Parts: sequence; C-alpha cells; structure tokens
Amino acid sequence: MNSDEKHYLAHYNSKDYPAPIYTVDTVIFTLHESELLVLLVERGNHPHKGKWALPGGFVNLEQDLDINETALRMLMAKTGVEAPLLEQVATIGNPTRDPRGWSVSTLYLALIPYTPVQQMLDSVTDVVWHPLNAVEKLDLAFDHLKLIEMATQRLQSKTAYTALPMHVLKKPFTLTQLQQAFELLLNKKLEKKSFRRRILNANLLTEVGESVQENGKGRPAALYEPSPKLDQYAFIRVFGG
Amino acid sequence: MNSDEKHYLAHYNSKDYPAPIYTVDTVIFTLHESELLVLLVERGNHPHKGKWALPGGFVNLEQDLDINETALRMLMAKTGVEAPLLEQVATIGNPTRDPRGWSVSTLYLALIPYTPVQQMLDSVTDVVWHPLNAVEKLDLAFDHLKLIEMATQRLQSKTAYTALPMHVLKKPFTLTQLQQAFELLLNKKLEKKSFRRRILNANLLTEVGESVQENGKGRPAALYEPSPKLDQYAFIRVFGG
DNA sequence: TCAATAGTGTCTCTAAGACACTATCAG
DNA sequence: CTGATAGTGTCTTAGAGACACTATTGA
Repeated sequence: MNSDEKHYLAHYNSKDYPAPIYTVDTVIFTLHESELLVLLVERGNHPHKGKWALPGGFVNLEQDLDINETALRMLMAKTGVEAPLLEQVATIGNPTRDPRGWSVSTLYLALIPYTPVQQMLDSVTDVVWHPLNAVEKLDLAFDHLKLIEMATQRLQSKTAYTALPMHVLKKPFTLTQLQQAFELLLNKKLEKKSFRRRILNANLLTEVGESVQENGKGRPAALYEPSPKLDQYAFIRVFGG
Repeated sequence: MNSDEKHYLAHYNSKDYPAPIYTVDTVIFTLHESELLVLLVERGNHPHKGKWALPGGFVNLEQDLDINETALRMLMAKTGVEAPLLEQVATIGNPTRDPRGWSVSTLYLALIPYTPVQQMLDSVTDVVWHPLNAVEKLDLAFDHLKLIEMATQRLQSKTAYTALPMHVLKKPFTLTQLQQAFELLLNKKLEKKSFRRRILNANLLTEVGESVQENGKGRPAALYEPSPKLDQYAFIRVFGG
C-alpha cells in the first residue's frame, strides 16, 4: 500500500456516503408433533413494533467476524442452541421493504431439532414456534412472509437432492421418522422401499440400536445417527421428481 | 401505522448507527475461441487503485429499484449489453475484506455471449476479458479471486443439472458448440450421444436451419435457438456425475 | 475416392417407482 | 391368533454411459 492510499484510508469515513440499512434474518425450521414450525419473535422496537417477525438484526461490528457469525449469534440468543445446519439463502434489497429506507437483508435458513422456547427470557420480547402452514395468516413485519416463502422453497428443493431434513430430528431417529420429515417437507407421500434404499445406500447413517414403540404396538425400529459428511452429500438424482 | 411509529420514523437517521459498507459485485463469464473468460476492470479509485477487480460498486439509492438492478446497471455500463442470465450467488461480509472497514458484498453471476469490450470508453478505467484459467496469477483487488472461485463453483454445479451454458453462446448455435461449452465448464469430456439425447429430450431447443462449416470441412450441422423456459428448467439427474 | 465433422442404433448399467411380501413386537 | 409397525424381494422403467455405426459435406 502506497502513501497515497494510506492518506485516502485515513480520511475515509463511511458515514460520508449514503448507504442502505443492512440486516441479517434467519428462518429457523423444526419439526414437532408432525408439524413444521418456524421461529418467530415479537418485535419490541419500532418499526412494526408488536408484530411477529423473523429473528434477525444488525451486524455487530465489534463482535461478529463475518455475517455467518451474525446469524449464529442471533440464533443462539433466541433458541439457546447451536444450529446443526445454517446456510445462506439469498439477499434482498430494495427501497420499500423497510419504512426506514433503502434496506438490504441477507436471509439464512437454519434447521434444528425441536427444543421448547417459552422460557428463553433473553429479553422482554416473546419468542414462539409457529406452524409454517399458518404463518400467512399472521400479518408479519416487513417482507418476512416473503422471506419465509423463499426459505421454504429452498428447503424443499434441497430436500429433493440432499438428506438435510435429518437436522430437524433429535438423534437418534428411525427411518420412519425420517421419511415423515421428508414427506412433510416435500408435501407428498414417498414410497417406503425407495426411500430406505436411497438413504441407506448413501451411507450417511450409523445404526445405534433399537427403539421401543411409544404406544407399545408393532415391531421395534432400528435407530440411526447421521454421519458428519451429511452436509456435503448430494444425490445424483432428485427424489420424488 | 400509529403516531408513535410515525414519530420514530421522522427522527430516524441511519447515519446514527454504525453500519458495514455494502456493495454489489458481478462475475461475468463468456466463451471465446474455446476459452472461458471473465470481465475485469482496472480500479480507478482507492482502495487498490490500479489493480484488476470485478465490476461492481455501491447501490444508487435514488435510481436502483432493487439490488438486481444495481447489478444490471453495472453490467450494462461495462459491457453495453443486457445479460441473458443474471443470478445471485452469495453474500460475503467480514471486517477484513475491504481496508475501509466492515464490508458486505452480494455476488452475482452473469453469462453473456462474447462481445468485444475494448472500445467501451465509458470511463477512463480499462475493461478487459481475461482468461478464467489465468486470473489466479493476477493479484486481484480485495477478495475478488475468492469471489471468482465461488462464482465458478456455482456455474459448474449448475452446468451439471441445467442448460445454462447456452447463455454464453451467440444464437443460433450447433450442438457441437454447445457440448464444447459444457465441456469447458465442467472441465471434462462428455459423451456425444448422451449429451444430445439429454439436451434434445429436454425440449429447450428450436431448430432454425443449417450451419456452414467455417473451414468448409465436414457435414453441415443443425442450428438451434434456446427457448425462454431454459432458465427454469432443471434435469432430474446430474450430468457427468 | 478420403478426411472431416454431424448425427444415430442399441446394449448396458444405475437408481427410482410400484407393490406384494415377510418379520417382530404386544396383547 | 390379530393388529400394528418395521423391513425386504423383485419386477419395471427412465435416463445416463459406451461405443460402433451411418450420413453429408468439400476436395
């Protein structure tokens, strides 16, 4: 770096230039009692105070080492758990999505096993799991309904060629539980034999014992845990297509 | 909106809060003389003045209606053409990628048919097509080498399950030209019959006549133009996997 | 005729779809 | 035994891989 550039940087102040607002938002999915749920928080501040919204917020310029950490920090604050899967979906920016002005948000998608969230009194704001099927009736803040749709779309298409839905289940799980997770995400019944053949041939599971049936009925099922290579794995053919 | 929120918005000023720098960058690919090329511009301003960089820059808060338009505007300024394909790849944000401070960039990928770019004297800065294979030797500005790698990776994976490479060819084109484009992108030879069967069965092409061979040798090839549904089409199975 | 390039016929192989079948538990 | 749930055997089907073949041009 030459002295010319040093001089430039010494006098550079980003506040001298108009800039959009920048935030990070996350759609956190889980599965509970045969329902897909998304995490929503009640906004404690303006704008849209009192409405339901996605967990999200501004980058902490002192603490966050990158925007993934921004997303992880908020996820930890709202759920108290490390997400086994966090992945970027898209970035949306336009002048109308936030009443404060030109605004850009990077949207993340997270999958976690169900964990109750009522007693997470990290702040005065409410945090709830809300059924995905019913979010559209909710009058969400900003364009967050649209963001949830984008994340859902991404999750669905990834479900067709990866095994990511494993992340919404508590370990260990049975193949039947896993198939139900896939079916809920794809919104479509899958053929049992094809499903098992596909998943087992991928070598992403380790058998770790046998379950007992909850209601005592039927043959006990094998229990599995996913291997860490899960997130890198992609099938060469889509499922249910 | 209640009067409380109106009061809040009337007094809101984004400059009161620390915020990252936000930019949009685009990796523009084309194909020319059996080589993949990316568009680079010489930086006319600090920081990294004089180094090669991706075309990109700040959002124009008055003109741009969203960040896609930001990318399109820059693409138009540098190449003079509308890109037939522009798609978001990812957003990168951390405190070290720009010497001016915490910086976030949304990365786009564009594909255009080859068009010479020397005489585009839109500014004093140089604009060139540079061979993709040689960019790593170039000491690019910022983390732009990394961004090019991310875009290349995305283009390769999309080439395996879509027909997007059609966008780097001038219309009309022959199947042999198209196969060569795929082979360059995937960096791997493809089997002629499989390639043709796959592409033709997808019904993405309309035959529009016959070519004459450049050097007068060999049988003339059929010419095709892609249909507009091209961008929405995805094969259910990856190619060359 | 030959060289060069375009395009096809057809067999094999892999993985999904369909669906009937067997297995193991509680009662 | 029955009912319920777990898990398998196996035939069919779609589409990629391999590779030898035929077709059409200019010289």
